[in-house]
Amino acid sequence: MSIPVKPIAAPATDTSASAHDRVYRALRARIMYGDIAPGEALTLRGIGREYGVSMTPARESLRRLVAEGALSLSSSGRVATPELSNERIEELAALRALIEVELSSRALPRAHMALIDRLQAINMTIAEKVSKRDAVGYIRTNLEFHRTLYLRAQAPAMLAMAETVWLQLGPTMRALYGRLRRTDPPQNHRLIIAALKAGDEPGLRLAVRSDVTQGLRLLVV
Amino acid sequence: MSIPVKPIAAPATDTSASAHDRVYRALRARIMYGDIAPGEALTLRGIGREYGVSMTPARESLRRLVAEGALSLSSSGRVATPELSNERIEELAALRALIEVELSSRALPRAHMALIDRLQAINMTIAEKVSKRDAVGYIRTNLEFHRTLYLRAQAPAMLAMAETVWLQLGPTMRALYGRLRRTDPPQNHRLIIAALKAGDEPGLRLAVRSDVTQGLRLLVV
DNA sequence: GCGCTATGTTTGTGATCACAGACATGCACC
DNA sequence: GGTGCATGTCTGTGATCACAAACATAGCGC
Repeated sequence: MSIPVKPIAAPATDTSASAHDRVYRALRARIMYGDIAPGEALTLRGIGREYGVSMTPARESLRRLVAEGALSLSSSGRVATPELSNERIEELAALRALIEVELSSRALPRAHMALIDRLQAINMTIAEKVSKRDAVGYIRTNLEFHRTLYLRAQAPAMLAMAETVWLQLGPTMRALYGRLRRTDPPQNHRLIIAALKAGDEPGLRLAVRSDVTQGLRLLVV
Repeated sequence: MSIPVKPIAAPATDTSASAHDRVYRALRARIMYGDIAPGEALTLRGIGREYGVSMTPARESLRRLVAEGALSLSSSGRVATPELSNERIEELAALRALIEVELSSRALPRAHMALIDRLQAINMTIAEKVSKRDAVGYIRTNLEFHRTLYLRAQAPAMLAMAETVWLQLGPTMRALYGRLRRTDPPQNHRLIIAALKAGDEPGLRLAVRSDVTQGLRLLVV
């Protein structure tokens, strides 16, 4: 009998081969974590070349990202990561507040000590990324903090909605980081953890709302 | 052999030819307005044949709808309109409440008499659809009522989010209509209009929340 | 020098094809 | 008559090709 060998090792991010899915996930991560600047253009053949696939999977992944609002499709089909207007940013921040406050509220009754420990560990990683001036790492770890909390809410549709908003804000968040000069210890995160420990729902809602809203406020000129 | 090309659906809905966009819009409308039953399967070649295009645009439109949560992609790629669990329905109803209450609240200061007249006219159409037992027409007109109000909020990202939720609930809404036996005059819609007239924000928020939540409650067994 | 055009390149779009997996049907064999 | 295997069809996936529009550039004429 032959052992089923998976030959590809290096680029295999997942066992799920499905070329377009691989490309989609890679691009999605890059966009959400601010690895691509706002206004940057993407071409089908360029993506295909970069990930070693043909135009078909590249096109599907780009179109999927456009559908989720992560990329904006200019006239004549050119796709690029969007440059958000101030009104748009305000809207997206309001959506983050609405959805994430609800998610945190639903997570509160299920938040045990293990979760809080995990959140504190993530918080230390955030502080480390900040001190290293690692923008992409900071954004990714910050979102990981939120995702870890919201996963406890057992509300996949809401979490997906929140992640869609993150995705739309991704390229803009990087620009935010540029203005965020000072080493910003995650003060609101500490408030969130304290509220979780105390089982204080109004405090939790307020802390999450502040955390979500405050950062984006810097971006609106 | 010659394949008879039959122009089934609305010919030339828009000047934007773009085959995949035509297919996408047509399918999206059918799904959102409950024209497709939950669990119904769609095939690439079937869609292509139906709209007179090849597999490529059909695939792109299906994939876009999957990305928006309108269709669920089973293992091995088969796509079908999803059968929602009760938890999922509750989540989506909560999302509707969150987003649409905010949208109505933002629309309130901009709601002039012309808008209210328009909403009342739509309301009469709804009553007519109900009396005719026209499920698809009822759902479409009901959503038109909400969309007309929310357009005034000047918040395109939020409105898009709300429409995505509608899309996900589309196939299920039709099932809802089956259980909604009685001729249901849009009582909550009247409350919404009254609150708009009075400039009563708390009342408006409550009325919208009730309208959005109430219908879906019937669906959760 | 300046403006316009012609052309060559790059882009997205859509059709077609080859392929592999899933699924069902049916036939042969026990 | 029942079980198992084979086959044939139907499915999505991905690559390739032909085509048209958009864009940039170089060249020409004035």
